[in-house]
Amino acid sequence: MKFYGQTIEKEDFFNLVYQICRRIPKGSVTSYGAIAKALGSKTSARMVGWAMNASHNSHEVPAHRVVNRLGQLSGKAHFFPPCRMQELLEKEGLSIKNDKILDFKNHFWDPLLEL
DNA sequence: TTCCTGACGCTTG
DNA sequence: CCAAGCGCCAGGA
Repeated sequence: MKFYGQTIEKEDFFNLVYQICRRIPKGSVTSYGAIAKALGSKTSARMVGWAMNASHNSHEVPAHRVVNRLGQLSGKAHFFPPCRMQELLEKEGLSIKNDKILDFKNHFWDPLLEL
């Protein structure tokens, strides 16, 4: 596949995403877009979601700490059971209401700050 | 090949 | 953070 102007294996792309996910501090969250931006901002946030899809098998990634730009648990349906995502986040000290993280901006972690 | 579908996000109104 | 529209890019039918 092509990424940022050059051809790479898609597994390499996945690994870049997973690498960032594993850096998310416990109790913090980030967004698909923020990760995409950290990867060079040339790729759309959809690709990050795509990578998360593949992460649920054979990869240890805290996917529950990745939400959309509004702090909504847009990917909860892909957990088993679906309520699992919310439970994991609440266990890390976050508050969720209507599939949305309360005080999202205050718990947001930007991957770019770690570069 | 074309058309549709997303764990998305920015800009406008 | 109301909603419609557009851009994004890989996969599947």
